[in-house]
Amino acid sequence: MKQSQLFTKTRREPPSDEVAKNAQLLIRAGYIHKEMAGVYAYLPLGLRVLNNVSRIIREEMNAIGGIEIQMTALQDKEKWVKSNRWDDAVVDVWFKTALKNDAQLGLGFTHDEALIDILKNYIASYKDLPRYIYQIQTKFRNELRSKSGIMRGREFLMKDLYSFTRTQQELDAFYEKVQRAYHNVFRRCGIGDSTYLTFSSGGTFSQFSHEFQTISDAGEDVIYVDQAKKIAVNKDVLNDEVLKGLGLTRSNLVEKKAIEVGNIFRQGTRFTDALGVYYADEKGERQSLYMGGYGIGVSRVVGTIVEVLADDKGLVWPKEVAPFAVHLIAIAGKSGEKVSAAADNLYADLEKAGVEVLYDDRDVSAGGKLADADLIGIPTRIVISEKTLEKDSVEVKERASGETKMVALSVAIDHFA
RNA sequence: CGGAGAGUAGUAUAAUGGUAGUAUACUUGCUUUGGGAGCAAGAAGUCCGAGUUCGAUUCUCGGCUCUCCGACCA
Repeated sequence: MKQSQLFTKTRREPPSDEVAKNAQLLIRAGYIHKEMAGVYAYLPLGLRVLNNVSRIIREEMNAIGGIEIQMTALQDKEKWVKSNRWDDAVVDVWFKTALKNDAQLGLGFTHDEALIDILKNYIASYKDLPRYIYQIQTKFRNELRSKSGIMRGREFLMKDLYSFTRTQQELDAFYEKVQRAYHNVFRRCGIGDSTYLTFSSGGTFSQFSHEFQTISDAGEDVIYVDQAKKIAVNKDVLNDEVLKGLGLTRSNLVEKKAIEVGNIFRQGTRFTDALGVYYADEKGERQSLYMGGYGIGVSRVVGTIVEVLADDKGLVWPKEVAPFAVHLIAIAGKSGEKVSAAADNLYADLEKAGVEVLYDDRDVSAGGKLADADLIGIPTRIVISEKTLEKDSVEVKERASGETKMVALSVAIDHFA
């Protein structure tokens, strides 16, 4: 894509109404637009990143047997009354609205009840189990105070997976599988090294649930990390009994601030029983259905990647989530036409070879282009200029490491394709 | 929800009870091209409502919005 056709622009100054590093950089680099507090639009570059994170999640969910659907944002009050989650005193993050006939509706903050209601029609027998169903969808939460840029929004993209199994044992086995899949997701998103499986409160469902917490000062949670064992305990549940149960000792734990990028928990039969969904076993007897819920905040992952990897020059994207693989920059100089002709050719060849390339074809000074490239954070930068053409080469620089090398024009395509 | 602060061109800021300034971005022209280039010209602004006043962007009140601290985060 030609950069002159991106309608967004970079900015030199961070906006005055953002403090969070993720929002400041994403706005300065033209990835997102703040619509209102906690509500952000994704512009061309931002959408490509968001879609890449979604794609990684899809691949990992499909690999463990997940089946994708898409539910609705509008939610029928009745189902939530049945599970006792309609009342504002119970769930205070609802956005509520109504039909013209005054029937009450909510905007989904999660979709457990909605999915169970769908499944009433499709799960009747042990032959219909197990089922692992997920979606990637916008969630709405009426936070009293949204903060931290795109990391705690009122409208945000989330992947929610739900498992339905016959027994607690089957639930436990799938729960383990999801843990491994989640580790894959975060590794591929470039935050694997700083993301820890974290023991957390199970609420009303079970003794523990697990969170995936990424170490960052931008985080709102406090966790205690055992770095050797690669696990952590949320401050909320830290006590001697818990530590003993997990085989951890206090002296090995380090206190860290962290961002909750995912969580997994076993709901058991609470919601399925409440909404009256059962299955018939081999003897035809009615049995309770075991449920698990597994979330990843997709947009929050994007924010977390920024918080963890960005440097003082701007964004730094790992290869799998970057909006483009290559940023091609032409620096015109005195022999401007010759340089831009060579750059045009290289751009066309890269596109033909299937390389995702952003071509800075703008009439902007060299310094401006280079600074913008750093800010936008595409993993590999190719500069083509009078200087490089003298050697029939291009300069290739890795954004993350700063490593630079010259690559001959004649082999440049093979190098990147 | 409790507390605190702030709303001025697209963005970031200054000033003012009486013609609102600067930078940047934008438009045009010329020059320039390896780390946010230069000159010239141009276009562009006081959140909304009420009150006080001859006159309000400025003062007062209300609203809306934004930010921060706390609480909240099923």
